[in-house]
Amino acid sequence: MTNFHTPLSIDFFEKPTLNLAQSLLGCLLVKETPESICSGYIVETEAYMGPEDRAAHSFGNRRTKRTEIMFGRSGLVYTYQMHTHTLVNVTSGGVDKPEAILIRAVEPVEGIERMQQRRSLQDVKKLTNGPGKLTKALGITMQDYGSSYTKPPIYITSGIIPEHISIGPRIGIGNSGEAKDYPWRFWITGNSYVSK
DNA sequence: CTTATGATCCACT
DNA sequence: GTGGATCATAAGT
Repeated sequence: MTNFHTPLSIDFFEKPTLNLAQSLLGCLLVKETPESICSGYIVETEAYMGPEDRAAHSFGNRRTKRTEIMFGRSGLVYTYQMHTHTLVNVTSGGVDKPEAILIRAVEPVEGIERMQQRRSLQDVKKLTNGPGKLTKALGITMQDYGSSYTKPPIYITSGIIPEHISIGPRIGIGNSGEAKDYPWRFWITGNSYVSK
């Protein structure tokens, strides 16, 4: 809790999306608010590969006010409202490709009591094991849309080195044709905070 | 203005 | 594993 976190520099995010998705595993996602600081290790991610990915918001280069941020540089915060939940992504692919990485789960590290308050739930194992849950626990909102992960109040720092990484098909995109079987989901093998 | 559609969660079987 | 709640976003009338 007394650690001073140094955000990763922008060049960390300037690598191929599928590569970055794996590099993010084990990194510490930090969210600062006026009254507290909450953080967690990223344990599960999913890649959304832009124009060629039917499951992505940017499929077919569909560019709207909402997806606009994906057409910008890498390493930005793309928050999205879904079924009363906020989901958080890291933009990737640079200015040429509208790609993004969804953070699906984190392992609570700092501010756990604050997270329990926000979620009205004691069970730490279930606090952040889903994309909609971790945003509520950490206090990430649409206010963070367009911010950069290289500076407060929301940023990413180096964390732990995963022992082993698993790869598999993504979740919750059943009506996306062929794209639903692509192995673009990554998680830390055996970690109990990964969503089911 | 109206309608369709989810990158989800939770309760229940 | 299945289904309903519930609402912001986008496209159609």
